[in-house]
Amino acid sequence: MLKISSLNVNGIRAAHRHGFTDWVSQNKPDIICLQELRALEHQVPDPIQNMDYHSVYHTAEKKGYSGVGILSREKPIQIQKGIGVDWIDNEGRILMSEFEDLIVFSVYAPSGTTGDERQDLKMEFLDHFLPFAQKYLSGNKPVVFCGDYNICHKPIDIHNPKRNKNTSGFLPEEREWVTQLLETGFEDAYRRLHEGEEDLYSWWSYRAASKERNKGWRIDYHMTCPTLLEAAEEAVIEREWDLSDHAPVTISYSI
Amino acid sequence: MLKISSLNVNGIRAAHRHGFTDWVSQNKPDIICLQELRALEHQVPDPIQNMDYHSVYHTAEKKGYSGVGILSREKPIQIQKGIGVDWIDNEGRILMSEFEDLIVFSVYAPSGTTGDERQDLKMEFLDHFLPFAQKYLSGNKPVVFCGDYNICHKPIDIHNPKRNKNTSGFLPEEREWVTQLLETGFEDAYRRLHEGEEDLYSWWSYRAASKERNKGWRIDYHMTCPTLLEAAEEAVIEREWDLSDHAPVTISYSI
DNA sequence: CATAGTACG
DNA sequence: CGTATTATG
Repeated sequence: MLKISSLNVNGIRAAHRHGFTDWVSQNKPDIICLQELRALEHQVPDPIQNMDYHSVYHTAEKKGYSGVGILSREKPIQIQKGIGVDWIDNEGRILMSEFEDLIVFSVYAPSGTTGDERQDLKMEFLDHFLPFAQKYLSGNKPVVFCGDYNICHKPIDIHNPKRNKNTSGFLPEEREWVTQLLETGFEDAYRRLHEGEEDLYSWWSYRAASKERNKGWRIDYHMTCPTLLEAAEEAVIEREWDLSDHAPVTISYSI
Repeated sequence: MLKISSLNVNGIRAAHRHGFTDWVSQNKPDIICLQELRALEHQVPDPIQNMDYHSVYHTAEKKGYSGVGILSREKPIQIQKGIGVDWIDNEGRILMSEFEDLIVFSVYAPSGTTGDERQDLKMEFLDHFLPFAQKYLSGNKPVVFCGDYNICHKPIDIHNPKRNKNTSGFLPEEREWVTQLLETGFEDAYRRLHEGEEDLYSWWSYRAASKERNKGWRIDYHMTCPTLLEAAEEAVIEREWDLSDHAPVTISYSI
């Protein structure tokens, strides 16, 4: 059994203050994909660095901004930072760890909520990401792209689909992109294990007590190859932990 | 009996969180001279604005920076913001409230701790301040210049005079300036009521638990005319309140 | 609302 | 150490 968690920490230092190491020691995931570290590698709190995990980070050039990481009990046999597109790689958004019989990515798609310019870059990111990810589907190792895609796919994935139909994160072209990703062969593993179930979200605004009222969005995914979907046995969103504005999305795979 | 308090609040909003209105209602000063408001007038918390005091503020152009105020039970018959020197007035450092038989100033001298440039401006401020204040000594109303002068006068006023003899706030030329102010006729009323008493400070660094170890500086003064010194009956530094890194300096005058 | 950054003290 | 700012989400 291999347990993989994905979590946008909204600042690894803040998540540490909120009990990140407690969560790790109580849940013992084999692999943890982190997004939005908002720290340089040397700023990651020591107690996290001293956990019994191998850690790989791909941080942004800009201090306190973006950045992804992968923690794993096993040491990766290979890692890859970025995808060869300068502005994306400078923002620390895509990181791979390859293991003996599994490839894991931590992905942090840009937010488009701050304006048109960033929304355009978000779409550009998605356009780069799709063919990049596709290549790994035809490889001979199971692959999963875990992360914060900053997109809700379907109305069921957002608490107020009507009000948000023109909001970045639920725009038709963004939702269509997720559909394309699935049509190329990826699987939204969490949804596939919870078909039709409502009120399942992975992010809640800090404002207006959104989390306690469960007014959230499901924007964090395990996008798996078909093989891994078959191996997926249990998928949970760990809403009971308040480590950041996101909840960990954890799936156990029988490999 | 007229009770006048002087307090550097290090942010009126922060002081409010730390119990400013409790302090006011328990002590009921007639006049409160405030320094380092670090807020525009409309940002002063409502509970402070709604106290039974008249308030006058002279804020800095730069947001979140400097600024002085005077709260008084009586309504001032006249007020004066600044002293006619642009850079000083833009920084919100000197404010007057005139009453029937008293003139009160709230003064916030620049800090010189951030470097030579600001230290030079501090000395320039002091050079402007001295003749400005002097004029009021020859007037026919009692006058007091309350505030944070950012200078310790004598070794007795600082916990470690030797180590700080080259530190801004205890430099020979700054201490000499205070001596001159006193020689022109002003009185350091708090000291005059506590001659020779040691370990009396009004400011403690937030660092290194300075306050609980009483490693402080006395840099907040009531600089009074001789008439007011004679009227001064009780002078206290209210160290038991933790409203900011300074303690209120409160003197009761029998006028 | 919250986490970063930086300026200032 | 602590209170502000501003950028970002």
